[in-house]
Amino acid sequence: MRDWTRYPALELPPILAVSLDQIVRHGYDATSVRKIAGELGVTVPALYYHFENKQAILMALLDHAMRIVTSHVDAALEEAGSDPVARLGGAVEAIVLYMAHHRDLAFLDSERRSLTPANLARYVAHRDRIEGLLRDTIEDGCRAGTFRTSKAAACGRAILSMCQGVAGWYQPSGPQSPEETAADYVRIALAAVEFEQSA
Amino acid sequence: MRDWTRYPALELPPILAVSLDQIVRHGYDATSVRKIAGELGVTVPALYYHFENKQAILMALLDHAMRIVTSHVDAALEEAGSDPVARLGGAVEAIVLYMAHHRDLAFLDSERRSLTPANLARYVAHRDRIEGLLRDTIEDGCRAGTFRTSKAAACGRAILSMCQGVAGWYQPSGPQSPEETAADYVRIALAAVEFEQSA
DNA sequence: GTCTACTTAGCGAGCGCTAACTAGAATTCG
DNA sequence: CGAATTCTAGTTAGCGCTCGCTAAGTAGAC
Repeated sequence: MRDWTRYPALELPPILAVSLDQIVRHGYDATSVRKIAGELGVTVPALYYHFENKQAILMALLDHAMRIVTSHVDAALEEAGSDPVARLGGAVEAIVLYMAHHRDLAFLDSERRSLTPANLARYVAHRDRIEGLLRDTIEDGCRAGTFRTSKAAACGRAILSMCQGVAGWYQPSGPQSPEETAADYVRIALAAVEFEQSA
Repeated sequence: MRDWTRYPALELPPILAVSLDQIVRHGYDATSVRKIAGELGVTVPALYYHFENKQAILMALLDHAMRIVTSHVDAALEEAGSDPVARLGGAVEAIVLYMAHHRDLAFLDSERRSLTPANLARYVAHRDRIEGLLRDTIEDGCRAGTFRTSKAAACGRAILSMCQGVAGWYQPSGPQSPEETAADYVRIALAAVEFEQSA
């Protein structure tokens, strides 16, 4: 139960671990294959044995990121059943915990404009799916009379933006735990869709 | 009155207008000085007559962006006086209208990691000031008994993230006007700080 | 005759990527 | 079982290109 609240440390192959670190620190364009190879203590062509090109490394990292976040959100929604509050709350909790635990992976989202059109389409499809899950959950809640917003889509986007922001400022050394932060955001999300809170 | 809701079209010198367009389309690192010069129909050294180097162009654009948004937020707060609801609502309205009207400038925020430490510090100071204004407004509202959140800082950051997200998805050709979007976000922001709405 | 706003020409460095080769491990086969 | 072969995971060397930037010169305005 609630396995989807757990985000164990990443276990990435060395090339991806080093690439992620460098890309987060300097950006994708400013990260050269020579630098990645150097940090690994190998030569450049060694990278090309494992990945077709530089972009394939970024794409592998983005795939990994999307697999993690979608699997957790899906699990949260499944466990929530049909209760709109549990569904929206679970989804937001899963997303915020992801942003707080995997800030580096979440940061990669801002590198999507470096993707070729084909790769970008594949990545955006994943992102759109999460946005759609939020919107559907809100719309269902409105039909059930639990929520009252008249702008489910706009609300969903606002909530998702807010959650993504966590990756930008969250500090593990700061005063708030990921769980505390997630609880705050669940409350705000429910307020955004005009759920009448009892707390 | 309410001049701060108006965001007239940008009037940038040609070099900055072209640079902004290119940076938004391809990213700062992927935008070469040759490309900028080519789009302008001049040669590369012409750019260096007007700007010390490539980063000075980015910095001029970021300065312009921060001047616009801070001046509007300041004006909104001044006009709101001391009423916490009017203050938070005005600030959020000014920010969302900025994001919707100047998506390109707002997008530049994601290029701040290309700045040298000195330039980054100057830019972040501006951003922190806006975050501080939001936080102070929320804290004042709590002391006055108008708002009830116990996490003013976290709330302020969540609201700011949400507003910044607008620049990422807003489409002028879409179904929502900037004013309608701003009104939605004001409502969500007030709900986030647990203001009891009468609507 | 000085200042503004450029031009031509080009330097040095770093970029993504590849052809060709190799040490050692794993596998196949007479 | 041992030799021959194939596969894995690299290596050395370098190609062609683009990058940010600059020294030196110049046409036209003030």
